[in-house]
Amino acid sequence: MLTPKQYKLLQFIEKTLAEQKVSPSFEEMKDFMGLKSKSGIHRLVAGLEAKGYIRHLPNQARALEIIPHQPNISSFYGVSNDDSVALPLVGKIAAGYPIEAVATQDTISVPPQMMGLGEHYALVVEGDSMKDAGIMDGDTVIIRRANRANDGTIVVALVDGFEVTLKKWHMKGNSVALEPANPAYQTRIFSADRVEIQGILVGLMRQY
Amino acid sequence: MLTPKQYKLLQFIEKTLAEQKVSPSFEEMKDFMGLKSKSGIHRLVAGLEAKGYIRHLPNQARALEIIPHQPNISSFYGVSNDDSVALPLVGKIAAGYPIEAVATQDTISVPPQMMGLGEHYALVVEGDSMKDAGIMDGDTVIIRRANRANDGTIVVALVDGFEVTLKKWHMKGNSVALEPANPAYQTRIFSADRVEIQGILVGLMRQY
DNA sequence: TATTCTAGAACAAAAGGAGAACAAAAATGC
DNA sequence: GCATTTTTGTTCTCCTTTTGTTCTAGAATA
Repeated sequence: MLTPKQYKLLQFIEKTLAEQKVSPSFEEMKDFMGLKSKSGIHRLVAGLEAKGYIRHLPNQARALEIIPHQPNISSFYGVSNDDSVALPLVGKIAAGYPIEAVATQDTISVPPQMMGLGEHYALVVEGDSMKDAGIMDGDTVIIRRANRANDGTIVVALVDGFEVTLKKWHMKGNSVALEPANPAYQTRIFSADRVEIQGILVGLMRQY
Repeated sequence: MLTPKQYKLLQFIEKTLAEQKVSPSFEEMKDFMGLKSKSGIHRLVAGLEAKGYIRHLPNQARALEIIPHQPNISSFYGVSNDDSVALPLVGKIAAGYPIEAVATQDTISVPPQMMGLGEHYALVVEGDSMKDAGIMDGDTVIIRRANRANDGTIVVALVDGFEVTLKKWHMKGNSVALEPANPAYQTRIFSADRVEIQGILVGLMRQY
């Protein structure tokens, strides 16, 4: 899951935090990693945060925090630690904004078998455009962040940078088809550069 | 099941993962296996993945994960813990036997928000008779044990003491209608004494 | 305000992964 | 034994992700 660099940095942060009760500054991390610039650190920190290993307050100095890490799924051989995982609930899909733009602190607890490797998040479905695939208005879908998908899988797609939608993904040459699962809606076709995959559907939960 | 090469590589991956918490790169695996090219590794990894021993994220560095391998369902379904609840997975509905008769020790972990008060259990749905309600073949439904239901709710009903089915519940006078959510199936009507409610649908989970 | 940090774009380079094509070796079936 | 299929090894090419660097901006604070 972690790259060697991310792992090395994580260890340094943990160590510093344990010894000095203060997280290291970007400058200190830069020195430790042997870099000439802090940007690389910025990126590593973002990566660690995305993968759920640390948390940090934006624009605050030395405000890193280690998240006691529970791997997404029973990760190492033989050991199975199967606590359910709290995923960020990033909002409603079809709401018309990129997922990143939706600030939220809501989380939803999801059983571990629902997820595999990688970064996941949850969305509430709005609308019935995927009705025939058994995805109803109000359902919570579990998404694994990804930017590519196999043909025919259901993805969260970002169109023109602002419209988010859950549809079946088809890529034909340089054009992309977003296919609903409801005859009342039409398949929409875009040039490949207008559409970006934000994640792949991996699970669904519904409450009655 | 595994070829000698696959087995050797799997062991190496396990060992590396256990020792360094970071999976080996293709390059490292290539060296370990004494090959001159990463392609062979690529194929071995694909083989291991196809056989369900590992999982990996496409195009991501060092993103291998060992899947604890026992052909045992409960390993797939994870076990209990503090905040998510382990429900008994009592079998497939529409299997033709009363739920009580199905012996099982399988459990499935379910997030707490999915359940309210009372005794709950889980069932795997078989068939598409509730398709239009978004309940698809293979879905896991969460049921609260009950013996009465409001009109129009979806219930697990036991007909004539042996047939279990998931349908919409309607009670008119002394007769009961079990209504599917799929035009391909017919609503069936019984006298009230032939049908018994075994539980009410309260949640649904699906994995892709 | 000066200082110290974090944020993040942009570009280049390195590391890593995907996969086709072809050949040799090993296992399998008859 | 002989033909067939499966596995393995190698070479090559292409693409994506990750990392390093430089530069500029913005926020927090003494």
